[in-house]
Amino acid sequence: MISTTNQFEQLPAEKQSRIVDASISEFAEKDYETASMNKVVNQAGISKGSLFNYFKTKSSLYFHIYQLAIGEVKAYLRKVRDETASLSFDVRLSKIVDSGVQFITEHPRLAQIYFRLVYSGDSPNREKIVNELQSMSEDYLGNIVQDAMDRGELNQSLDKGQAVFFLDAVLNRFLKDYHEALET
Amino acid sequence: MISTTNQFEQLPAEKQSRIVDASISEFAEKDYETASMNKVVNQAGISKGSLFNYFKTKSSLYFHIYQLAIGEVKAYLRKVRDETASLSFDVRLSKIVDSGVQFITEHPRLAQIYFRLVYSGDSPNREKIVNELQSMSEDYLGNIVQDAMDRGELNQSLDKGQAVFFLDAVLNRFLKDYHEALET
DNA sequence: ACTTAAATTGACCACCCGGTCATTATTGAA
DNA sequence: TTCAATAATGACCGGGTGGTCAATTTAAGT
Repeated sequence: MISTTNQFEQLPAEKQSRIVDASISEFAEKDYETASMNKVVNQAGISKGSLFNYFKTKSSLYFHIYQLAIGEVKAYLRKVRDETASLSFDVRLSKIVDSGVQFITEHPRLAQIYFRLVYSGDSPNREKIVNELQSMSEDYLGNIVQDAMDRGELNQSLDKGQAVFFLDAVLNRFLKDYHEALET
Repeated sequence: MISTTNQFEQLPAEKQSRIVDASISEFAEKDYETASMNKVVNQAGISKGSLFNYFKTKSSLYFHIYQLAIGEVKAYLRKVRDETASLSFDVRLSKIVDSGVQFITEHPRLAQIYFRLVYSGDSPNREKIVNELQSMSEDYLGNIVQDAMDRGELNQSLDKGQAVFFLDAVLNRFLKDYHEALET
């Protein structure tokens, strides 16, 4: 039996969270290429060798942090979708916006990493990740729109794809502007 | 009399354009921090010392290129605005989209620099530049919408600011998606 | 042809990067 | 207490960065 357990996950929780926190700060502040493993180890208070034992490469550390950020975003989205399932389309939309604002306010660094990934250029596997996020977002908004059409709140002849595109564009732009205003 | 003429602008046109071309390629391919002055000089076929004579710093070279890109974008926008001044709101909008598509197709590297600047993080003076671009865009779309309201094509009670925000969000998203699809 | 001024060059600087690995410190079992 | 296994360390590596400047090439004036 070969144990696939990650060295990093065996670490005391406090040490883990110091490393995660330092990594989040660094990847939020600089984009992937510019982010520095040296700064991460200094801020986390561990040695460089240790960090490279826990994560073989910079990109694998980034992957870990990215998964964490996306997981958190997904949790917020799932929550608001389920909690508003019985409400009207308009109210659902506004609750989704509220939830986005709340996420950005509570996790500005994760939001930064998310926006950097989506809108900027150089993270590893960016294309794959962005496609995944895009189809996730289309699914999500598509379901909300479909629900409203099924309930007769939206015209049956509505072009769903187009509606989702518009919603997605406006929503993302609004949240991005909000996030940028926060950082100033 | 002190001459304020730039050394760079005194250069033979062919040499200038080699440098500009190499710089555009580099700043399109990598973001500001990651772009390399060494690569620029190699691709342009000049020495490092020369480039730093023409532009004292990396950021001043970037500023020159950025101005060039923005100038080109503005020219396209002005042209389509003036040429469609007498047409209906719908047609104007679609011509603006066409013009955007055309610009991206004809100048993909400049478009890349533009999107990188607007959506990504680390160019010098980014905040100032982005604010400037934003208010320029608001002005531009604001005028188009106002024209349509004056002519009675759009409801007088329309919230102009909101309309412009929506238009801007959808337009930019569409063009960004188009540009990204082109690069693949 | 000679001299002087201006333009061009590339070796060099200090600094930073991601990643490695021999050495040291820590742990736990006997 | 001893010893083996494991974890942590940081000096070190090759390579890249923006920027500088003494030395050289080129151009111009007489």
